[in-house]
Amino acid sequence: MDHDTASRTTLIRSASDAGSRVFETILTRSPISRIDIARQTGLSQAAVTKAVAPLVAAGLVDAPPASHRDGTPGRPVSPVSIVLEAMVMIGVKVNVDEIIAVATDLGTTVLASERRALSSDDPHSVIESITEIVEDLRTALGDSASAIAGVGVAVSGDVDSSTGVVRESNIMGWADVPLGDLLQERLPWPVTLENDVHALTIGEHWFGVGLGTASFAIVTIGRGIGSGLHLNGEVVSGAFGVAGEIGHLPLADPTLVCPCGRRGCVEAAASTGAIETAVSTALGRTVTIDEAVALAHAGDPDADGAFREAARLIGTAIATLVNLTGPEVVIIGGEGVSDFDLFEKTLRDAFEAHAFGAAVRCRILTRPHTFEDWARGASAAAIQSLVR
Amino acid sequence: MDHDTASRTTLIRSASDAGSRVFETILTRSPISRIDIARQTGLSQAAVTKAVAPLVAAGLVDAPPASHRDGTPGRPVSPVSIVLEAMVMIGVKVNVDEIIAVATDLGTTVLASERRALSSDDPHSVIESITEIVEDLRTALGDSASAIAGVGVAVSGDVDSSTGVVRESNIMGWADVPLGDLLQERLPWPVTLENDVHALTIGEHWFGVGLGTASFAIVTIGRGIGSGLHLNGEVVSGAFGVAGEIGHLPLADPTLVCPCGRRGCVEAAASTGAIETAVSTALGRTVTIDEAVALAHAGDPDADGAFREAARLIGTAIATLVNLTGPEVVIIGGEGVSDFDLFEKTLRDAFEAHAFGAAVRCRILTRPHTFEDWARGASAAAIQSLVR
DNA sequence: GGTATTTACTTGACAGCGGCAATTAATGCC
DNA sequence: GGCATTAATTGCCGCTGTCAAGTAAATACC
Repeated sequence: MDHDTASRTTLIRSASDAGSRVFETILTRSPISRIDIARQTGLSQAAVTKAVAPLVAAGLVDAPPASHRDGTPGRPVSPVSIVLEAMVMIGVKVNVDEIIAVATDLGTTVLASERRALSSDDPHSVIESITEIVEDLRTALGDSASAIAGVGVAVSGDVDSSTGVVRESNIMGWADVPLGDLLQERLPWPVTLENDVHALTIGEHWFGVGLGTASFAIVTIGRGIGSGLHLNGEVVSGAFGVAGEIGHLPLADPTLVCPCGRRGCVEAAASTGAIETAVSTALGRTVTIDEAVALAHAGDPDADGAFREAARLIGTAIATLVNLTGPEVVIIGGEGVSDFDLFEKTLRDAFEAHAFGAAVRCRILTRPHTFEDWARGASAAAIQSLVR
Repeated sequence: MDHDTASRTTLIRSASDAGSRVFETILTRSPISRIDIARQTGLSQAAVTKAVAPLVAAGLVDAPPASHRDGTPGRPVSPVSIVLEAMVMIGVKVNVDEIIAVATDLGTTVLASERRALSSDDPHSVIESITEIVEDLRTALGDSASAIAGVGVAVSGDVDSSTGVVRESNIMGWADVPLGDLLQERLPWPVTLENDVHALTIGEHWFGVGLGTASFAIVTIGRGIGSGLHLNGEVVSGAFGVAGEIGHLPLADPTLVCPCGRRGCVEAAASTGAIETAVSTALGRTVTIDEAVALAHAGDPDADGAFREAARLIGTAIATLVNLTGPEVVIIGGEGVSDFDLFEKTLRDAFEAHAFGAAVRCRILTRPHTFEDWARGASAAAIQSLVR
């Protein structure tokens, strides 16, 4: 970090409660007038003016002279905006066999991106790879590398973001790995460790569809089926690190055994792997998910049936989630959503059949997520940990 | 309210953030030393001393001279306690055919209790009955009636506690009834309106088993099956007023039609009514729930099977709830729990079969609730609205 | 074209809150 | 009776955010 970036970081970190709320509002809502910030945060206009001043001085916020004249009487508003390029954040998504890393600005727009295969899932080897990929990004960024202000790392599993410990990750085969601390020793910027779905949730809450909602959920469909939950403005993490396990709700046929060992899990019938298996069994040959999609589009009854069943289960699972926690919006994301046309109708029907009362008013939106989007989520998590 | 009660109310209401947190801690944890209050709240000892002083002066808190000598060196702690009788709260639970009201102290210990049949579910008639039953309680209280500081009312359905409007209550047949305001016109004390399960949740959180937990759920079994959810220290209300509808999770046989019109709801197979129906059908005669309990205890296979199925469903539903939201504790309450021996084993087995990973560590406790306990919950809600 | 009106933002005085550090209080131990 | 130890209190002080008044920049009206 060069001098500017360091002083900006300390400014944000040492900000008062009101100060960080103001910064958060500008970050997620800019351009926004001071009076709107006051309304949003419940602070007085005076407090906003005072909180904005040091942010402008530090170059984090831009306060252009008023220009917008809309014919209404009164002094025109002069909205302030976040200076997107004031800081660069790095987001890293760790998969079993691959690492994806992005460098983003403060709006999580990707500035540079790198991928790197993982030869081993040993923590030290992963740390080595992360260090290297971050170095690659630094080179790719050139001059703006000096603006790097933090690194966010997203890992699937039970992650304690406050201590930076991966308590358990089945996919990686890890238990109680202090990944945050280990990485912090190797990197000169503050490291934030988060569960991958939580990170994606944070990203959507601050920079995506979830913006402005007090409560929303994000359901990811892919190799696994998971969900992240934001209620009352906070992430739900679960007392024992387990929450949002929508893929392991027992809604499917109880004779189906899930890879997790339990019976009747949604994931056992609706993950891409489960669809592959179902179609392969029906056709008597090995079918990949892409083939299954093609077959279903071509009208093959077995493939169509498998997708229908998956959609029905996911719709029912979402209804379950909504009946219990009542979010405003559910975002369906993840890699599996690219074939959402195969899902949509059945999914919505199943949801509506089981959503209770006013819960049907919950909006269900889709947003396909690439692996790069997961890394952007990690970057968003790093931004959030900087502000909070 | 006499002068003392009024001034105590204003003292609590006008307290600073730290002040009300200190009062809350004394209320729920007394007797407690000042130093422990500081640790609990994260405040400095000095701040605690300053916050406690006016509470003692107002007679809300008792600060007896230190007496406890335990052989350890150092000045002995002199714990402070809430003066339970400093205020009297009234809690009212509205059922379809009956109203139950209690007067409690600040620890929700019942001081007086009244019941009254409801002749009509018309809101005005209900308000009339509540006014009368409160008047009865006032008479029953005698001198301590002057300490009444608030009234809490618990109604089943979608209740907006911030505005005091019953947005929808199927059981009562109400929609958009401003019950809070209407009652406030008739009663000289602040009126708090809450959803009944939420009220019970608040009661357990402050004065019951949920004390000290950051997140917990309460599942009530009876005529209906519902649940209240506390996550990150706050009640989950649902964006559209729907949350905790565990009775309407689609986990049961899809051929079963629930009274709500949906298929496969837990409630359609596990509520007391559903058990009555199942046993009656199997035996070819009308059986009440009490008879069904007796039959099951006597070893009747049909009755036993009905309870087993109900227990299996409720256990699965709780696993669903826990997999999604990860509470520390689940309390099973409500009237139906008195026969919990018929449920327990099967319920726990079903829970453990479907709880994901560390979620099995979630404790499941039972607490039978009488109708009076629901009214106590309303009283707890009134206490909480006073403090917050 | 000036004056009034309207709305957005700024400034400075001020009060309250809560932390810090020193002080007082109450005990056990030698 | 000192000394160590822990609890509670007190005064000081800085920080925060509100209030109320003032300034800025536009339109509306005569």
